[in-house]
Amino acid sequence: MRSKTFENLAPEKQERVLDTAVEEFAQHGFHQASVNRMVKQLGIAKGSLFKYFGSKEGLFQHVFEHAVDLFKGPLKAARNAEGDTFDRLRLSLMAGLEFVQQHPRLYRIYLKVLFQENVPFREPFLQQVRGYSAKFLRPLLEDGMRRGELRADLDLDMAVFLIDGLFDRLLQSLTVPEVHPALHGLSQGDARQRIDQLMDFIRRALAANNGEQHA
Amino acid sequence: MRSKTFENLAPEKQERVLDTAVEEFAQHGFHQASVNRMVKQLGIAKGSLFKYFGSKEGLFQHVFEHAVDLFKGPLKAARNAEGDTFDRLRLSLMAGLEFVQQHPRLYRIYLKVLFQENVPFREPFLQQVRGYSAKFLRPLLEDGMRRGELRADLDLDMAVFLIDGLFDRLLQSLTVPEVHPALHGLSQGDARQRIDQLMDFIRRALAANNGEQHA
DNA sequence: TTCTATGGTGACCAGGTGGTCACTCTAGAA
DNA sequence: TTCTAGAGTGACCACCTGGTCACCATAGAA
Repeated sequence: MRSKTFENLAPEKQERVLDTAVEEFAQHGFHQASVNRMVKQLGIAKGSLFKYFGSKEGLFQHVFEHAVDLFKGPLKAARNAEGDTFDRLRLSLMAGLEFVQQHPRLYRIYLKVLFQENVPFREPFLQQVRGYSAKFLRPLLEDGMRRGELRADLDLDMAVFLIDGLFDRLLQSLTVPEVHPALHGLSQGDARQRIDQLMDFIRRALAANNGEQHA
Repeated sequence: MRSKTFENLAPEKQERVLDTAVEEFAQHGFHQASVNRMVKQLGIAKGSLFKYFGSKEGLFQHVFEHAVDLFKGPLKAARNAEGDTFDRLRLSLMAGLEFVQQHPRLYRIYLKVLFQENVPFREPFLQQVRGYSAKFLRPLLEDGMRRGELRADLDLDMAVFLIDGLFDRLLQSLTVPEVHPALHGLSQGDARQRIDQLMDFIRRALAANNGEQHA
């Protein structure tokens, strides 16, 4: 529980606390993160942090709510975009790219939570983040089928799996060097080129007319 | 360092120790795994375990070497397979599926290591496992291009990324419920159907003739 | 019957953990 | 000039961690 005390703090102090917590959780995950280390880094007493958030879990929850808030923004912009299905898919991937580039630490926290059991708030946290494919990707693809831009025999579950998986994997590769070393640390321009190549794959796999309308 | 003492033990005891360690590391990852818990589960004294492996790291290394050994087997079988490029890709995915179904805990350890920094032996461990795409996938695709089964304008890096990513993601979905809930806990038959659908996607995206030779 | 080599033991250690709480300090109200 | 509300403090707590080591048990050699 975030107490009133924390909200009364000067905004810049709130930010400093949040920033330090994000850094610590991104580096070490929930269990290995150390409250002592954070407090030392911040130069405040341990008691203060516990007055603010009640517990380590409370602090983590605050970080998590902050992350979900930041994540909602780019998503809305992509949802209302114009263009055909593939243009809109591309835009949503670009939105993901931008989020990961601006908040790499939050994305790293997400990945750690995903593959680590016993993390508090894991289920609700993942459910909210994954609302992405449920509330956004799927309707977009359904719409694409209605418009005849996608193959009529497409299995929707698998199409969602394909796109969601490839998008996530691309962002992972850009964030975690070991996932796919060749794709790590690309420049802005190179990253865009990779996105174009990826969209070309997806078009060939899903489009109604073998994806050759762009020749 | 695994000491001579451990190798002198009765094989069934060695197996029991290994099995317990695999379970603990799969559930909790390296840092959260507890030597005390393992020792309690095994019903032996803590000192014994340290006589065998010297340290928690030593025990982890033993588990890791065991995992790499098991992983090498199915890979060799897939490498020498007959058929066209897509048949061989399919076989290698089937090999991966079989490995994950027989050793889900080892795959969970791999995923935890991949997304957790500060784990001992992380780099050499991942390097060995990822030799998969370097030494197997890439030559297979190069061969496919020489044979003219793949589009001539294909970017090899991206093709490797695509296949590696989709294969890994499918196995992840089958292992970790939260990755893609719709694909978790499938029966043997359903899993094969998903593999066929996935291969269809890949064929459409990569094949020289728009992947329609199977009509 | 000694001696020795080897597996097995668990109380003990230093150090880190999340969490507590009686206390101080200070700005502003009365 | 008092009084008070609330931010800030850090020594302290119980607990858990990986790791140690003096000691014990026993099988087989001498």
